Amino acid sequence: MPFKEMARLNKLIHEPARLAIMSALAACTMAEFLFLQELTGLTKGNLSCHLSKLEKAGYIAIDKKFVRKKIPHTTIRITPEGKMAIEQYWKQLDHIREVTKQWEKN
Amino acid sequence: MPFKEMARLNKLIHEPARLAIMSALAACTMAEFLFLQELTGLTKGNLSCHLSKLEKAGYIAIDKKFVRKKIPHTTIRITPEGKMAIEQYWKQLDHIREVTKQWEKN
DNA sequence: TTAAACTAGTTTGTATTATAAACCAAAAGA
DNA sequence: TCTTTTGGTTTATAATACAAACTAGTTTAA
Repeated sequence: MPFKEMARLNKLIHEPARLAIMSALAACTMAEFLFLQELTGLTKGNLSCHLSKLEKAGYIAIDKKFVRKKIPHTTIRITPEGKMAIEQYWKQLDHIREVTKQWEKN
Repeated sequence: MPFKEMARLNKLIHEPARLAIMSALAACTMAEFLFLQELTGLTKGNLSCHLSKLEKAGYIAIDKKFVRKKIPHTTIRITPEGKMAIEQYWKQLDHIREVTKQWEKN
């Protein structure tokens, strides 16, 4: 029965904003804060919060530099664990959908 | 750019527990409360809350009967709007993933 | 026959969370 | 010099998921 599995998807990745962030990073490998904001359409505050959660989970690494020692410049890259996590997420979702289709046929 | 769209998925359906409920109902057309609970593995309270939200949105219809005028017996069925909503959801998700793949190739 | 336990749920409370508003330090512009 | 802009972070709020507690009735057991 696929529905229990569905009800217990990795919520850290499943949440739409973070799914967008992780998908973008899976494609880019790394991106700057403002670029990521543009890609996802999130507000800065919102993006910042979601990034913190993803970092805490070890899915991304955040690198803060200061251009000419002054202007903050934040680069985000996906970690191997993050890459695995999102690949696993899609795989699981596809699997669940496949099983659901089978289940429908009885 | 697919990521904005991803960050704005229909959250009412996207939420894992409700995605499970809607998927099960899409397959069954109708189901009893306890059967749905078994399928999804949710607690009664939790299931009850999610069902209320889905009903409020017009995605499901809840029918409460009393067996021999005594024992409550709740049947839930998916409405045409609900059916459309979940089909639309999967379609949109597939589309987003497809565009993401294209986007990766540049 | 009356208390205990079960059935089929609903309501209430709590803890988490997503989100935006307010904030900050530095730099650039007027 | 004062204001605005840049690149974010922190704080506050509003929504939400979730489970614990409850309800109203029924069956079982003593």
